[in-house]
Amino acid sequence: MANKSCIIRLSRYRNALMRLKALNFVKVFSENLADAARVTAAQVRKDFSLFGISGNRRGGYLVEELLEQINRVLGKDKLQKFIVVGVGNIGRALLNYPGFKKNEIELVAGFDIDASKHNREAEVPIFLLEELNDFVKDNGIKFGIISVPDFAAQQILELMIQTGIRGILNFAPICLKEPEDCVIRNLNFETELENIIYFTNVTEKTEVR
Amino acid sequence: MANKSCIIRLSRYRNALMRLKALNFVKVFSENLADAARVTAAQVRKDFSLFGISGNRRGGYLVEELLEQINRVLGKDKLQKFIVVGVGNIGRALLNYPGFKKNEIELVAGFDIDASKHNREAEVPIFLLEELNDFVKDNGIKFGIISVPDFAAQQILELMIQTGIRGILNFAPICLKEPEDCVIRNLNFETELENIIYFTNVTEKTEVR
DNA sequence: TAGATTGTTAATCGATTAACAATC
DNA sequence: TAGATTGTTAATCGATTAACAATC
Repeated sequence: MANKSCIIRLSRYRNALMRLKALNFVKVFSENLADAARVTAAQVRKDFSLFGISGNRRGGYLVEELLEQINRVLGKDKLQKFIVVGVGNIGRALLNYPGFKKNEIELVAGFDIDASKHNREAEVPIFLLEELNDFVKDNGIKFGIISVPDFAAQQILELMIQTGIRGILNFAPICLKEPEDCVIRNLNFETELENIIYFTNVTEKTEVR
Repeated sequence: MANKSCIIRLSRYRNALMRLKALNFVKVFSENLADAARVTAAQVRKDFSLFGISGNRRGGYLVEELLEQINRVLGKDKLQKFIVVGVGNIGRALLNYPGFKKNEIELVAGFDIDASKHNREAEVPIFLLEELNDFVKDNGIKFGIISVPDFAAQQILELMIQTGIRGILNFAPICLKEPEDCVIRNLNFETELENIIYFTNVTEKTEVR
């Protein structure tokens, strides 16, 4: 079945397709999408077949149709609302990030224990942590982002789960345990940079040969 | 050989080890690290053997020794300097992110085309884009972060490569092509959230059965 | 020594790629 | 029709896991 990489690629095809659409492209071939997403054409077709997405044997895919089908898979058919717990550096950057709105993703509120960050009037309001439970339940929020320091992360996770949140992106540098019927993705900037450092150094060394 | 996931796990083991060290732990078993990084014990040992990292057949691993060996693999034996191009939301958050310093990673400067962001006196100075080339060459920088809008990303990439940068983390929602002997990692917030949305929805559905 | 844990090999599992028949 | 591209099957490749001999 669909794995994580498969969905990442679908997102990438989608990004490329939106750019093509803006250029008034009508058709696209698996080969083109492969180039855009840095994969093979066979993989593009394989990915599509996994989701029952089909094109024309001869004419490739219609940009508009393909976008619609991918959107359906990725849940773009309706607005997906997230809340953010921890309005520090990263939390604030995410709340101000303009890329989400175009993609049917909305960060609807921030939460922080620090009362000085509290701001009910902001475009995206910042509430006190105590208000999380009511807000999530009242608004039927399913998704959250954790951007608190590592020592607080586990506690915030449990709180989020209790309120009914089911999908979480965690920026704290600690691997949170995925509770039953929940989805957690751990993302950490240090780890990303360490990856780059390692592979850059390896590339340099192998080159010397 | 070592793949991307393998290095991500190494970073995670390291995070856990640093926490154990702070708690004055002396020894650790593959089983413990497996729990911390959410993998199997067999995988921990396999990962270590790949890098020639060894413990004691009976007594597990010495925290201090293990940390040193992982640090060597990840390039933690010296400070790794990055520059950031694009001082918007994300760029600024990264420049202020406190997690890097503890990990032998330093963001030494930011660059932006917008002169109003220019600030030579800041703790981490922000320069004009024109100054990138000289700065990178003068300081022997090897690593960079791209946090500019998508339409500018490819151009910035080429500029970075010209200056001698060899490892890049790209936040723009476009898959940049990895030039010969360079390492590029594409990281995109929308894509991360789309992943969570998809798998959360799938989890919910399968549960209903 | 007896017991426990490592390090490594072999088995399994899953994802990617190649190839080609179907077909527009 | 002839040519080109899809959709899918089979082959390959690589990563994870299981198992167990080595050994502290």
